[in-house]
Amino acid sequence: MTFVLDPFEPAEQPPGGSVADALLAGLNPQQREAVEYRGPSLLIVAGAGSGKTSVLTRRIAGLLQSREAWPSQILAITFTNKAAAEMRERVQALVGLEQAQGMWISTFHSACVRILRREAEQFGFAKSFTIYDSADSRALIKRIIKDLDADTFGFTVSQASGKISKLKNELQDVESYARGANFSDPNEIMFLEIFRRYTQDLRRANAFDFDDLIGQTVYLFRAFPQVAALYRRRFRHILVDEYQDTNHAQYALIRELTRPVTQGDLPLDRQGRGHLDAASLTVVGDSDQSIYAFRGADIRNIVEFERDFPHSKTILLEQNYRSTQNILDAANAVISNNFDRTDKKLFTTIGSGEKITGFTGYSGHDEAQFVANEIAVMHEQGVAYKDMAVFYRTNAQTRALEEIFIRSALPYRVLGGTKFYERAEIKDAMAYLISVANPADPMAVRRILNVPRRGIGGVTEATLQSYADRNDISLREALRKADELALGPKITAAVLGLAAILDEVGLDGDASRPADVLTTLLEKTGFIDALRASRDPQDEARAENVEELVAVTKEFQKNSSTGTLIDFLTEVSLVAAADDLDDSSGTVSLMTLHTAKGLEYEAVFLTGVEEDLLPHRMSANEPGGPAEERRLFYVGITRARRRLFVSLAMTRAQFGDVNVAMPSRYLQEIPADLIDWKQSPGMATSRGGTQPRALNARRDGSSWGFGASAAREPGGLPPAPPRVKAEWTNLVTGKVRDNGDLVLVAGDRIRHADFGDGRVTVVTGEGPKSVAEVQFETAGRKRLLIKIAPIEKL
DNA sequence: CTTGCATTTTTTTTT
DNA sequence: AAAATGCAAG
Repeated sequence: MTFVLDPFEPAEQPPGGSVADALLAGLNPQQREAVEYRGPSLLIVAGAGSGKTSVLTRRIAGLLQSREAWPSQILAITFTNKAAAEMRERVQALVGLEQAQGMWISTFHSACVRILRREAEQFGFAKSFTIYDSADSRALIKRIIKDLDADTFGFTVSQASGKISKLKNELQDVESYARGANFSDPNEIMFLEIFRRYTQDLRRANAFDFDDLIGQTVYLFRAFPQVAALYRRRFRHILVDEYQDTNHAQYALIRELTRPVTQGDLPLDRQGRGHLDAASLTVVGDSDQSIYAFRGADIRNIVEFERDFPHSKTILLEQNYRSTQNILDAANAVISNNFDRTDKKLFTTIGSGEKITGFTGYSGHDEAQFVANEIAVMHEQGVAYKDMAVFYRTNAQTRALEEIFIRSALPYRVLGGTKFYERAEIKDAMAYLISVANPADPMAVRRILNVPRRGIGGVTEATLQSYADRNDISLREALRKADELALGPKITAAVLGLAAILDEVGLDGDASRPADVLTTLLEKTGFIDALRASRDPQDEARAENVEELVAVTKEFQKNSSTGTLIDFLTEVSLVAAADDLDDSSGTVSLMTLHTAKGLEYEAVFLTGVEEDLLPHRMSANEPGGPAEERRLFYVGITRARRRLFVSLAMTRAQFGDVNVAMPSRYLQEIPADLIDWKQSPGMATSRGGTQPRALNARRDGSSWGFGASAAREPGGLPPAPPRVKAEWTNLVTGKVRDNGDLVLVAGDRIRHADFGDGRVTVVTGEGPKSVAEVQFETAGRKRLLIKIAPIEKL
């Protein structure tokens, strides 16, 4: 985590040479120019799959090889740790391990933590600050709202935390917000108070939240010009990936780093000069892939780049090296519906490839079954599981997919989703580590107070807290003074015992190493033993999870011999589960559309392409919401190399009951001749014909081959079955199969188009949502939405 | 203070 | 359907 910061290096800048031919091999003219161009600022507009990572890595390699820059003068920013790791690897492959030492290739957040850790004492934070993730800050806000009785004003935690996050992304603090506040509005006064308390509590806890990491770094640079000058001297070449997803704070950070160093700033360089030109800035992005407006990303940053940086150069990369023309045509058609964008058309020389396969399932499970079937077929044909991925809009959609995948024995893994570090028992164990590393943090101490159970409940906690407040000491210190409070003898002993354990383990201070600390803590507190002794059957798994965490700390200690406890905590806070995706695993990947950005697969399934899901219901009111959802769909489409599947369901289970789902408006934006609609069993049979699903799935197996040549003419494909299209058109206009007011009661015999004859056992729900549970003679027990199921009463 | 049961709320996406 | 919250009994 330490690095050498030498402000005098620029004076030794070697004379620039030209970029070696080897680095340019295989690049098209635009890519080549993007690698070779030299100037103050460069915008690379990189369409999906246009080889931007190659360009970026070669550009860095070129700077190093031509000796225009030392490695330590390069700062490359990516959005995920995974992207950073990949970029580092590829640069290393180009210039060698040694030449790549000293570069900063990291996320905004990691880079800022490094800077803040180094400079923390400059502005009143201890070096040992910890980082609150979103769950932590929500917990804090929840506490504050409760404390202030703000919920009676109608404040919810998510409203308040959302608003605070938004303000921080705009570099607003309590003071600046208060200046513009409307003091006649009691709601606003209350919010201001929440914001004030939150800011104050974070500072007292010696903690930053995610947004602070960026915002406080900007503040640091602005308030301490000599600190800013240090980093401006160091970083002479700044490269930012996914620039369309930067928010205002991140933009401001880049601006601060790319200011010229002026005469008055210290330190001077070796010749005693103060002045130094602004660092060169390269940004790469694609406004069509901007999908993070909800967390403050401002698309204007990229749209107005040329205005912001007046002498900048713009290079467009439009040739796509990833997908077939059919997939690109679909993507182009969809995204062209977003007005207010500079037109950009991806093209390829790969050829048209297979058509997109469409599927409408009867239910989410039916859809999942289709996905599983198709994956099995492709796997038989030689496509590796790791080359296939299933995308969805919301994490909740994984449930049906997982159920079917398990039943079908398909190897899969879920990226993102409920992460290891979000599990309660892991958070508890981490809270122990935080309590040792950062004794000022009361949230962590509060969390472990009664884990494992020691009889310290809410009353005791409040007593300790108020004692801490009265004496202006931390909660952690108050624990040590438990004997000065009128607590019961048992409880006093428990509190003092905990304080003693924390104190003892914390003796090593900065030299503490995570595995040693954790094992000692777990042993002394009996944390794992308590889980093992519990009669809750889930606690066994929890104990194993904690063991797993111990293994992670040991691994960390092995890999980084100098790594301290604080380093470990930082890494855990900043590394998301999606970052450790390991492509060698041989499993199908399941992930949200957001997680999918930047990745690519041979075959991609876009599931749940329905109204209220994509676009999501919540986005409907947001200005620019539907356009952003369209970009999300676009991102999903463009992840596919050879095969793309889009699927939806006619009914979708949500909040525990079943709702009718409509096809997404975006489906109509894909030219009809690009999609080969397969029928869902339910739909096919709703017109009378009965086709076993297995037969259906392989019906036109002729068109399944991978790498199938571009020679397959569109006319040679089986015509899209008109029946299906008619059905689909019906769906678009809002009609689904409708049994009218068909009423069923327990005991009725029915015939289902797929499942055959059966007897109704139970009917639940009212009106159009009533559901019949049916025991079929051959197909087993099923739950059917009476209004639209392909059934008739016998 | 803990446990067990009933009631309510939740689901957008993430560094 | 699952998780979080609230409440009463022990």
